[in-house]
Amino acid sequence: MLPAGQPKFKRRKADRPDEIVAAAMDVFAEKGFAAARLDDIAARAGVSKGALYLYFATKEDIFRAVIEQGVAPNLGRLQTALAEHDAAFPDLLRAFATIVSSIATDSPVGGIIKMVIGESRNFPELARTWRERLVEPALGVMSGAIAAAQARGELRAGDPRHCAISLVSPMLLGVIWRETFVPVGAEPLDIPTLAQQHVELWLRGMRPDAGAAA
Amino acid sequence: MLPAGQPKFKRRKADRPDEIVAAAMDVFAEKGFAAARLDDIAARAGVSKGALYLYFATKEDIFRAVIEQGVAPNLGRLQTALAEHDAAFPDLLRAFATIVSSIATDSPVGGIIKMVIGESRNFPELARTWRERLVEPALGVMSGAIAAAQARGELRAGDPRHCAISLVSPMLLGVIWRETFVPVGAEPLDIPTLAQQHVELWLRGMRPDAGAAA
Amino acid sequence: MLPAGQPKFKRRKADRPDEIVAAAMDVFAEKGFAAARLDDIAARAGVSKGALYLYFATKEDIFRAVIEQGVAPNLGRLQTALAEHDAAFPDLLRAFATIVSSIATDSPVGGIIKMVIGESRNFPELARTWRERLVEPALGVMSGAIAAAQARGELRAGDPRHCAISLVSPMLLGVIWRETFVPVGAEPLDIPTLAQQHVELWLRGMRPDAGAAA
Amino acid sequence: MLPAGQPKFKRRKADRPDEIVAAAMDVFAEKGFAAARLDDIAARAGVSKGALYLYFATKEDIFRAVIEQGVAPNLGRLQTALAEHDAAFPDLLRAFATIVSSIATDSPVGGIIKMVIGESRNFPELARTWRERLVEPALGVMSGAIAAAQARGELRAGDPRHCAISLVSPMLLGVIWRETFVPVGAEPLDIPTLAQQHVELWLRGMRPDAGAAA
DNA sequence: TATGAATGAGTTTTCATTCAT
DNA sequence: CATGAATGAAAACTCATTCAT
Repeated sequence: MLPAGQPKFKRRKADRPDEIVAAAMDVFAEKGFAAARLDDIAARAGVSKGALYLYFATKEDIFRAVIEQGVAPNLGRLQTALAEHDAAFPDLLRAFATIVSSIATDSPVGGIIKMVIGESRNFPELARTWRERLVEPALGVMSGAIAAAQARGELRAGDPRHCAISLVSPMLLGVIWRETFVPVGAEPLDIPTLAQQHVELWLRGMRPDAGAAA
Repeated sequence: MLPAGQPKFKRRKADRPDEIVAAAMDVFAEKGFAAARLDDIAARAGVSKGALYLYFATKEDIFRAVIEQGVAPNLGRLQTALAEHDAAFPDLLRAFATIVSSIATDSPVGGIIKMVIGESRNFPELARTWRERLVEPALGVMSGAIAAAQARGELRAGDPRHCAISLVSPMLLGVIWRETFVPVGAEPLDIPTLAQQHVELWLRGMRPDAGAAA
Repeated sequence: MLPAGQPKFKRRKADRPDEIVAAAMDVFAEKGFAAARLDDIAARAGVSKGALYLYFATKEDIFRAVIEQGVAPNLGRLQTALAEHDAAFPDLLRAFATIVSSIATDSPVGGIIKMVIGESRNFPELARTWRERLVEPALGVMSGAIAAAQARGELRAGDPRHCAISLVSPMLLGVIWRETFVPVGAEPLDIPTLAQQHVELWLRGMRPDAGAAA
Repeated sequence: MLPAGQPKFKRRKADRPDEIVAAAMDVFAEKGFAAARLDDIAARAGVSKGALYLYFATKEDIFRAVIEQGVAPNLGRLQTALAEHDAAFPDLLRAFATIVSSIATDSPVGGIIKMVIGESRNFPELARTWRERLVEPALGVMSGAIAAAQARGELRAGDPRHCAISLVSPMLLGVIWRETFVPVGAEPLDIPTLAQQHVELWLRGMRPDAGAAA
C-alpha cells in the first residue's frame, strides 16, 4: 500500500508531536537543555528544523512537553504499584520493588530525572510540577502506608517520610548511576537485585522488637 | 578621598583563580554548564570577563577546575571519616553518618553532584575522574569494611557493594533534594536526622539472625 | 444535515483572484509588504495557503496585483472627474473636490498610497507605474486646466504644477492621516469639509488682482 | 596621533549608538522595518552584527531609537520657527516657510515620515508618540496663531485646524514626493519655491474681504 | 483544483573569545 | 595585569514556497 519511492514529505500530523518529543527526550537527556541543538532533535525525529515549529512554539516548549510526558505514564504505573493496599505489607513492598525495578530498567525515567535535577533552577515550574504531581504523591502514599503499618504494629516507629526515603533511595540512585557513570565506562548496577536486597534489609530494619511484641 | 574602608593592599593575584572557581561553582550549579554565562561568572567573581582568560584558557577549563576542586577536599574528608577501621562497626558508621551529614549540609557538594550528573555525557572525562577518584574509592572502602564485618560475623550476608549503596543513598538523595526541590519551594529534608535514622535502620537490617548467631 | 444557509453553488473559481487581492490589500496595507504573511492573507481570503499559488506565482506577484488594482479604478474615476473641461473653472473644481473626497473616504486608496510610499524603494517599478499611470496624468490634467484658466485670465500667474500640488495636497494628507494616526487614536479629519474649505481658499488665493483685471 | 595601521577593534563606546542609529536610519528609510536586515545596518555602521546588541536589545529597539531621534531635533527646530509670535502674521509665515523648506531639504525627516506612515500599525506607540510630541504641538501652535490672527481680523474665518493643514500640506507632500518618486526617476519638486508660492496663495486666500473691512 | 504539512534558506539573537587600550 | 568593546561563528526562529494527497 505504501508507495515504493520515498516521498519527500510525509504527512503524519497525528504522530509527529510524539515522535518529536521522543527524539527530544533522547537529545535533552544526553546534552541537557541548553546544549541540545534543535538540529539534532529534528534530525533524530527525521524532520526538518522548521517542522518542529509546526508543533511547538519554542525550544522550551519542546522541553516542557518532554518533562510533562515523563510525569503521566509514571504516575499511572506508580498508582498501580501501590493500589493494592490490602496485601500484607511485606508482600506489597516486594511487589513494589519489582515494579519500580522494571520502570527503572526499561523506561526513560532516568533521563527525565536527570533533566529535572539539572534544570530545576532554569525551569522552576517544571521542577514544581514534577514534585507536586509525582514525587509528593508517591512519597505521600508510601509514608501513609508506612504510618498505617506502624500503627498496626507491623513496623517500628520512625518518621514515615524519612522511612520512605530510606526505602526508595537506592533505586533512584541506581537510575542516576546508570545515567551518569555507565555511559562513562562504569559497571551497571543490577537494579532488580539491589532493590530486592534493599527491601529485605529495610523490612528487617523496620521490624518491631521481638520484646516489644511480647 | 579614598574611603577609609578601602583595603590597603589589593587582593593578591594568587587568590584570583580560587575566587573565580568559587564564583563559577555557584553559577554552574545554578544554570548548568551550557546555560552559564561567563559574564555572570565574571560579575560574581568581581572581575572583568577578560580577566577570566588570564587564569583559564576556556570556559571548559573553568568548569573542569570547579569539578576538580569538588573532588579533592571531599576525598580528604572521606578518608578521614573511614580511616579508623578499628572502631566497632556500628560506632564507625555512626561517626561516618555524622561526617557525611555535615559535608552534605555545609559544603557545595550538592551543586557539584548535580553538575556531574547533568554533564556526564558532555564531559565524560570529568565523570570518569569523579568516579575513579571519589565514588569508587568511597564505595571500595565502604564495601571493604562491610565485607570485613560480614566475615567477622558482625553483619549478615549480602553483596557488600549493594549494601554500601543501601547505606549511603538516602544521604545522597537528601543532597539532590536540596538542590532540586528546595529552591522550588519544597521543605528541606533534615539530613542529619535522616542519616541517623537510616544508619540505625541499616544496622538493624544487617544484624545477623539471632538464631544464626547462637 | 447541511445548514440551510449553505450556498447552493460554491464560490466560482473566477472570483478567487479578486478575493485574494482584496484580502491581500488589507493585510499589506496594515503590515507593509515584508511584514505581511501569506498565512494571514490566505486566512483572510478564506483559502488555503497553497491556493494562493494557483493564482499567483509569488508573494511579490500578489503585491503587484494589489497595487495595480489600485491604479485602474482610480484612474477611471479621475478621468471622469476632470472630463468636463467646459464647466466654469470654479465649478469644475468644486465638483472635483467632491469626487476626490468621496474617493478618499470610501475607497482603499489610503492603504494603497501608504504602500506605494513605503515600498517605493523595494519595488521601484511599482512606484514608477503608479506615477506614470496615475500621478502624472492627474497632475498633468490639473496643471493643464490651471494653465488654461490662467491663460484665460481666470487664475493669477504661478507655476501650474505647483498650483496643482497646492490644490490637492490637503486631501492626500487627509488620507494619509486616516491611515497613520486614526488607528492610533487620533480624531479623523473631516475630509469633505477640509476639501471644500481648501478649494475655496485656493480659488480666492488664485483669483487675479481686481486692479490687474481693470 | 592615530595609529598607522587600521586596528581591528575601535573603541568608541560613546559614539557608537549614534553611528548605529544613523546607519539604521538610512537602511530603515530605504527598506522599511521588516525588510531591513541587521547585516546591512551593521555593515553601514561599520561594526559587526554582534556589536549592535551591545547598544540595543532588539531590532525593534533600534527602530524605536531611530524614530525617537527623529522627534527631538525637529521639535526644537519647530519651536524656534514658531517662537516669534509678535512678528506680523504674513512675515511670520514667510519665515516659517523658509525654515520648513530647509528642514525638508537637508534633514532626514523625509525618511522618518515615511517610516512613521508605513509602520504606524506595526508600532502604534511610535505613531502615537510622533503625533503627541510633534504633529499635534505643531498643529496646535499653528492653528492657535491662525485663530488669533482671525480674531484680530487679519485672516478670514474658517476652521483653524483645517486652515493649518491647508497651509503645511504641500511641504509635507513635497517631502513624501522626494522619498517616493524621486528615487524612481521623478523630477524633484522645488520645495522652497513651492513653499513660498503656496504661502502667498494661502495668505491671499485667507485675506479678509475688502468689503468686510470697510 | 485545493489543501496544509513539510521544507530550507535566510534572519535575528547569543555569547565565548580576542585584543586595543 | 586588567578591562570591556568588539567580533564572528553558531544557534533559535520565521516564513515563502513546494508537493503528496
